[in-house]
Amino acid sequence: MVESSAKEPQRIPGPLLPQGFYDRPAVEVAPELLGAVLVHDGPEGCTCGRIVEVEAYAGPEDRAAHSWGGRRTARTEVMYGPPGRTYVFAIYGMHWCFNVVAGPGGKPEAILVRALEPLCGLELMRRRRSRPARLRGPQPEVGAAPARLNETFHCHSSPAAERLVESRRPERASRLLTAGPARLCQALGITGEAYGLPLWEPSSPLRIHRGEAPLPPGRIATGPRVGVDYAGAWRERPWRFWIRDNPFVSA
DNA sequence: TGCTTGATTGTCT
DNA sequence: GACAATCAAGCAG
Repeated sequence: MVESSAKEPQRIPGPLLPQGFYDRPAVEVAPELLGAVLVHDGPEGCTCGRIVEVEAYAGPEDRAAHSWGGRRTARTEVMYGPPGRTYVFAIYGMHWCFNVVAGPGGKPEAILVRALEPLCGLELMRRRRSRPARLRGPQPEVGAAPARLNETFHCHSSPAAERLVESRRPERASRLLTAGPARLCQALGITGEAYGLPLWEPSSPLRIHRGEAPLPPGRIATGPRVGVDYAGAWRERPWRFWIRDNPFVSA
C-alpha cells in the first residue's frame, strides 16, 4: 500500500525499472511486473496503479501474438525496436490496449497489462470512465515526442480514493475502473498518443516504478491467456499471470 | 478496394 | 449468458 496524505504529494514507490529489465523474454519479465506501479502524467493530471494482471506474448513463434510469423507492420513496428517501450493498439474499433515491449535482441515480444489496482488519481479515473469510450486520432510514429513532460515523481490522490484502496474491499464499480485492458487504458487516459513511449525514462509521461516487484512466487497465479481461441495449441500456454486473490484482477 | 476479423466492454434479458 | 457496438488492421482479389 502506498503511504500518502491528503495534503502532501504521494510518492510513487521505488525507482523506475531500468530498460535492461525488459531486455529478456516476455514470459520471464511478465510475472516480475506484478506489483510494479504504472504511472501516467496526462494533461488532466496524474493517475497510477499497481499492476495485478499481465499476459506474455512470445513473438514470431507465438500464434496468439500480433508479431506471429514475423509480421512487421506500422502497428507492430515498435516491438521490433528496443525493449521497454509502450505498444498501444486499438481493438474492436473502440478500445485501446496497453502493452510493454520486451524480448532480447530485438525479438518482437510484448506483455499485455490486463488489470491494475488503482493507487492515485481515482477521481480522475472515474471521470474518464464515465465518458463513452472512443478511439481518437491516428497512431503516431514510434518514438514520437511525449505529449507532455513531467519531471516529478509525485502524484496527488484524494482522501476518498485512499480510503477506498486502503479498505481492501473495493466496491464493484471501483474495481471495474481498471479491471480489463481497455478499462485501465480509459481510466489512465492511455491512447494511441502513448505509442512508443520509453517506460524507463524519468521524463516520460508513462513510466513503470518497481513498487513491490518482484513478488514471491507464492503470491503469483498462472493460467491460459484470454481471448486467444484462434491460437490453436498456443492458447493453452499458462502465460497469463496475476496476483493471487487480488480483487482487481479482470477475469 | 472491399471484406473479415478481433489480446473488449456494456447492456439487456 | 447473449448480443450489439464500432472501426483499425490485415488480407485477398
